[in-house]
Amino acid sequence: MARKDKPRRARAETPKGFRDYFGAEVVERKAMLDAIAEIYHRYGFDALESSAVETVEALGKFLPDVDRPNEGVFAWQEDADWLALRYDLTAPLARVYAQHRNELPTPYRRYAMGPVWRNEKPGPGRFRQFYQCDADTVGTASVAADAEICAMLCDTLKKVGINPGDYVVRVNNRKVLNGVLEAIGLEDEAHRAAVLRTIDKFDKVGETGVRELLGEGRKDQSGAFIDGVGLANDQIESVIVFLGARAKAAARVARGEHTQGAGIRLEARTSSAASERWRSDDERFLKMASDDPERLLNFETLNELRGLVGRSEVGLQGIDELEEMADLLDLQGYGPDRIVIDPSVVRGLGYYTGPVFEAELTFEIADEKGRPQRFGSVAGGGRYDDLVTRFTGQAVPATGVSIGVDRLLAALHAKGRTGGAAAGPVIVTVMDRDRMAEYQSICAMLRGAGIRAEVYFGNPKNFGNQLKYADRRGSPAAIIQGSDEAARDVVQVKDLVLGAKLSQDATVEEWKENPSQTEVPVGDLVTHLQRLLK
RNA sequence: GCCGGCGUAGCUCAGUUGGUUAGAGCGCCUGAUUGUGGAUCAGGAGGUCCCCCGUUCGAGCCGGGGCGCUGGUACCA
Repeated sequence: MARKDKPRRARAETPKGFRDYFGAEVVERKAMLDAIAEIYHRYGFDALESSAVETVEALGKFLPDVDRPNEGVFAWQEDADWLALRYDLTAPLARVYAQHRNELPTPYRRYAMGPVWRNEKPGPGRFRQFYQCDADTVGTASVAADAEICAMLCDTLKKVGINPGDYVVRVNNRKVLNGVLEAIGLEDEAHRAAVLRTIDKFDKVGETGVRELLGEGRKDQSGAFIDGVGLANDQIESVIVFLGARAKAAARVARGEHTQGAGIRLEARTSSAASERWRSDDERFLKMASDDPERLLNFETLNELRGLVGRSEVGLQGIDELEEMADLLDLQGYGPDRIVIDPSVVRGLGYYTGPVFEAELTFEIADEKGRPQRFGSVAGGGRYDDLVTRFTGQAVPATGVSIGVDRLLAALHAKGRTGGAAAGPVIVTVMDRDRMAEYQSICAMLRGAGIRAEVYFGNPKNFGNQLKYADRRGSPAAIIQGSDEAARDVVQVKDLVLGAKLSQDATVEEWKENPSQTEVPVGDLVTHLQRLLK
């Protein structure tokens, strides 16, 4: 057969889950990374750039398995070691801190940005390589550090063009979740993990969905059956009530009710430090209740939750921590319009040990087909007190945040807040091939004046193609100099933006008369263009 | 992994009850136009109809298997 004679050509395509970034996209992302870094830096965090490759052992969890060494990560074997591309920036930080802890200050505050890689099935908006921008504080257990990270996240979102009202930072605490699991008497690790995963889906599947998933299971919209956790009915009800705590508090606040005096349940608290602070603040709360009851929402939610974790020591501790965070943030002006205590926040099953949070965009976003799109969280983080311990054997508390830069960019794009057509360079056209040096000189003159410019390097035979090229590049102007103009030491400056506008309602003949073209002495070219480019 | 949808030109797709040389639009190239972007006109390049097996005189179309893509879901440090 003939086809056998034809060698198979190489396929020009990016591997699944990867993508190429062109001109404006690269510039935009860099601008966003710079903006984020500026805020991180201003908050006192130091830059850190660690290697993209780590040993699998340092990344943790994924021990080389003969059968599936690549599960989740891009890994390969080098001599006795398994190496892998980093899958986030937190695990490398733990390694760096453990390795250099004698030279680093404590607490160590660092920010990092760069691509991370995950060897997973890609989906819409999910790639196998993407950018993260992290800030972490290592070496302090203070809840103030967690609160600061949340405040900084708010400031950062504002900096990149997302204002209060366009997002919420939903905050929870793993200790509270553990407290609830304890309260419903769930000991089995696998079951506990499954319940947490289900709680995490509350937003997506709603109350009935969670009920089904905690019980017998449910059919999703594609018809696939998802196994349930198999909890008893009273256990399920407890979880549902837990998840509904915020809504219940909100309803109460809306009715103008509130728990009389925030200190009313002080006796139930376990953390003496928190109790002290709160007792002295009682008056402030009573004032808040009369002035601006909405501000009580987070605290009312916590009061609801307090009853639900019951006798669980760890649960009460988590609520105290949340209350302290909410209070710190509220006092700094980060109120419940942005900071939302939400019991359904879980953040995966990984290394988090205390406060967890994620930033979610609240504005509507439509995809190319106009369907409303779920964007999920654009940033998240929390406290991970055990991550460094793997290396040092000593407890090193740490907390931090990670911003998903690509997702954030995509959201801003879909929202139309970024991604305008990028301006192209001024194109110096080639009329006479043997005067190339002069065209280059004109170009050099423009570049010297800070104007982005280039000489046309395509085939100059057809002059129309040169303008077509300039058009495609989005050039603001084309410079034309034939022998006529050269003899008189002038150039033609063609205003391509104006020309394009005129072409829309002019006839071909009118348009071709070139009202957008002006003759300029070579000596005045820079000034003329500078005025034109404004 | 599980459930569904879809695989025909670079892209978006059409393709009749199975019938000769597989089409359109867009894009690309050449020319009308050796000093001017759009539009128009003329011409051109570009195809293993995802792969294999089967049914048939004959398969892009029917049957079986495989692969790929895609949407949802599961997992996600």
